[in-house]
Amino acid sequence: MFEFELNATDERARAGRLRLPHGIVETPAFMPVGTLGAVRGLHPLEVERAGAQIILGNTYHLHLRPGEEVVRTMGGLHRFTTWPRPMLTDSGGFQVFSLATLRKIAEEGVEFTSHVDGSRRFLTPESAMEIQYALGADIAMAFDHVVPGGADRSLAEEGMKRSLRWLERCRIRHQALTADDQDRQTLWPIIQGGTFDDLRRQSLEGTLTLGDWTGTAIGGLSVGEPKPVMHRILDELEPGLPRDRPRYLMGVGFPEDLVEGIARGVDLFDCVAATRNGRHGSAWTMQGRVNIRKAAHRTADEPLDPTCDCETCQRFSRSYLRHLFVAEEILGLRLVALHNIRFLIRIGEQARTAILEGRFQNWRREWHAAYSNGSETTT
RNA sequence: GGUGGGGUGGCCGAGUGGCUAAUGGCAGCAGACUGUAAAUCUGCCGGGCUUCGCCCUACGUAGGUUCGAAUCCUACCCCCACCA
Repeated sequence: MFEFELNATDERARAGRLRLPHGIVETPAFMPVGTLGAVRGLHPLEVERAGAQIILGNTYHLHLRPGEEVVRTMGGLHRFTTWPRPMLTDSGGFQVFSLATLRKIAEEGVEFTSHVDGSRRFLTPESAMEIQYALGADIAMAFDHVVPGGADRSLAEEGMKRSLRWLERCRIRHQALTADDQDRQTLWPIIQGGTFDDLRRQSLEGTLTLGDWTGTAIGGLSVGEPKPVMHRILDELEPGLPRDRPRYLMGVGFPEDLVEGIARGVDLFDCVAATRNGRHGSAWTMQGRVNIRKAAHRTADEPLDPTCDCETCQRFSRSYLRHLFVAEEILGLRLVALHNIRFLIRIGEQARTAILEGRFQNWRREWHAAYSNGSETTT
């Protein structure tokens, strides 16, 4: 279980196959985010038909609602949500960053003020493992200390070192939890270190010293730092990352980020932008970002993206989608989110095919030439 | 014909002497969103310009009172309700 087979490489880009308790994940792959046990607004069947092989859930949020005991009682996240394929739960480490105004960090763990009811919640490396084990995803993530992209060296170092210390505690607790059934869930570490190359290297070395992980995650990127910095750090880390294990770039990203991440040896991605931007009416297309609420689409009969094979583009006109948004009909949000998810998943599929056929670099060039990452210019 | 109510920026709708180019909402325009406190948030939204400011034109029409009027007065036009 948890084996990763490297099928082909093209320079640093890789095509692989990851075996998990609930199925196989062919990489590179985008993983839609379903924080609360649902990819916002979408039916599991829609997510599956969009080509998703694995989705995320969130430890902190599911701990607050409905509580891991409910999920465990209902047979675990897979049975509870009816999502039959692999799942990964994030540890709550990102909430250390995103809920900055509601938390207090100490060496023992992090105290959160619940945004749901104001109650105090304490998350530690150990409890994060216990919760994730109860949730029952295929992959559990280490509880880490994420710092902002603009963090100075001392803060970045503090977060990185604490993440390493916490990783050791995560490993011990997770090992104990899975002692009886090692095929049930695996634990992945997260590299931190902010925007500092040497801290990143230190984090990687420290992480690899602590265990023989079945996968490695890179965290703390796309949190406010400039894009070239993210590329530089990926370039810096790639040679040191275990070649025969999947690499997961957490929280990334936008279409161009996937293409560039794949080119730098990343196998897995997740990001809320697809669903969030979709709900906000912003669609990625090869022609540029489309804001579907614009009056320009009032009677536009074409799909969001004529080159897209998603269920939204196969069936609905921009005119209808715009109408749904303006009329605040929920279907609109769902359809654009679905399109965006498919847009990212398709990048993974196309990159994989290109890598397997040894023409990834060409595909990458052509993709960039064809893709406009600004707003669509109305003709 | 009578009585009462009302005519405000693309639409709806506040405002009843100066703090009003005029609250709000909608529509419109522009932007943000990257391991989800987000079906959210931000800016613009009479016209023009040298746009952290200045100049025009504005609250049905015309006149009047006043230092000053969308706000008070007069006449007229139009809309709505009820009564003849």
